[in-house]
Amino acid sequence: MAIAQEISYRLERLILDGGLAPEQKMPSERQLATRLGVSRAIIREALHELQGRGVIETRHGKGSFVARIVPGSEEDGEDSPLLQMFTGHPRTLYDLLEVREQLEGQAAYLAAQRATALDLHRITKAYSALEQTDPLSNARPDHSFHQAIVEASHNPVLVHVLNGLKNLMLLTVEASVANLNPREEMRNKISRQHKRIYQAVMAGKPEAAKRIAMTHVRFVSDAMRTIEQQGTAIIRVSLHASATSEKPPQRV
Amino acid sequence: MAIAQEISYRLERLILDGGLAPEQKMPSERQLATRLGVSRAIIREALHELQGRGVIETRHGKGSFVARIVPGSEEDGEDSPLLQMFTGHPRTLYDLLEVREQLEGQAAYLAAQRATALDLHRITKAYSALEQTDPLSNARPDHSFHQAIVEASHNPVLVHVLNGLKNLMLLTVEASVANLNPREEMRNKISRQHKRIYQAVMAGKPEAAKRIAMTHVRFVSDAMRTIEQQGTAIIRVSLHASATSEKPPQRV
DNA sequence: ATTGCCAACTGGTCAGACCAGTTTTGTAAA
DNA sequence: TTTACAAAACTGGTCTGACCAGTTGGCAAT
Repeated sequence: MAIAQEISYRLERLILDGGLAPEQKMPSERQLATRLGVSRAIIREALHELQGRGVIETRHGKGSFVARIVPGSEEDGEDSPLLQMFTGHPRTLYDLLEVREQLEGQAAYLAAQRATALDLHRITKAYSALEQTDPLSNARPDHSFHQAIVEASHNPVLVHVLNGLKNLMLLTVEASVANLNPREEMRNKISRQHKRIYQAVMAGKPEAAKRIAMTHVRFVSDAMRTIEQQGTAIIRVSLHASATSEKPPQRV
Repeated sequence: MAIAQEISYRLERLILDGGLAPEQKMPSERQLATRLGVSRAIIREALHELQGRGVIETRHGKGSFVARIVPGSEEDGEDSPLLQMFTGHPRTLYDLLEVREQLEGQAAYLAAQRATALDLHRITKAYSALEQTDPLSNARPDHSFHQAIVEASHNPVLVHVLNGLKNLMLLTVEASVANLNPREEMRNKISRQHKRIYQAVMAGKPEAAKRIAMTHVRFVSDAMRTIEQQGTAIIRVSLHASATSEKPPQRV
């Protein structure tokens, strides 16, 4: 195979496998040329190939950067039907949590197994940010923490899927934060779960990480359900008041 | 804009506007450089960009040619970056299977729990269609069967997510069917797994359905891996021959 | 007419130079 | 000491001309 293709392939693989994360700056062309033992022209041809595929973006005088995956998906554009469904049918919240339970469990498992030093650093950063934020308005940090773990899974499909659900997830996180965190017992429990997830991932314990992450999501889901049934929901961030959310068909 | 981008843009427009037809040979790099008044290096960078986008193909000693599959068709749209990644990096296959294992497990669980009479009827129909189809070309029925179960989960988020991965899934199913089904033991095992999933869902046994579904996907994944390592893959439906697919970062 | 080789294409790679933005930094001025 | 600004030291962008490596076609020797 042509060297240029070989290089572009290797670089892409490097990105996929997590050597380089989205938004991250790539080595300069001259560095790459030296390190990979080829001419700069080749490096440039390889980079243009990746550019054509939307894998990287290049800025004159600054460098090349890994593009955030799934560039086209443009915000709410994609899941807007789901978003609508969500605001119309509170049940969608639990539907999402059902899915999240699986995916986040898997993400935590893989992260504990595959996280690089850089990943661990990012996760740590996200975690401490989460801890230091006002518990009543830390939806964003909360989401960032989970996202950092997902990215550390080094599974592009997983990243893609959860990214597609991002807006929806943010809504549910907001809902749970707004409703759960004001209650001290809830807040403490959730905080402890975050801590244990963090520790398991850092310690490289896949099974534990998965179990705890799933328990966490399940706990949030159950807690929300309980609150809703009690009619004591505090804030409904797009979570309709409609007390009795419909249930899916249930056969006995 | 950079000249290279400019050139690649102009060339692509030329192709799209019909100046160059599919299969047609493009002018040589040296000709383009002269005619467009830029250096050959620039031409090469522009061509690599088009190559990355799949607009042209280049053959050493022969020239560059307009790719057949090009324009307008807009095709499957959403997951095409992932699709590209998949065709280029076999590892993505396993990434997808990792995700599928979780999602299909959950789908089977919910289906067993929530399926209505109509759902059961649909699943039964899909299942018998799968059984009666030639095992060597039943990728479509196979996928339909799984999809019927997903829809019976009555979880719109789950349906949405798996629908977004539809094209990718079809590819993996094709790959597994093509590679696994010709082997009798494999074929029988898979067939038995399908049967047990079917029975568990019909019998309304969520835990069993989930367990079997997950086992099923895991089995396919492991079998594919084995075959790949043995280098005995038969058909590679976009599955690169490259024997040893790279592994994600692994710590320990 | 057939064979075989060479010349003239094609793309692939390299080296080194210089231009053009961006960031860092060190020094001179306040 | 602090601030301002210009030079240096990055970064990517372009050019040149050379040489290597497949492909093809024609011409010469058989």
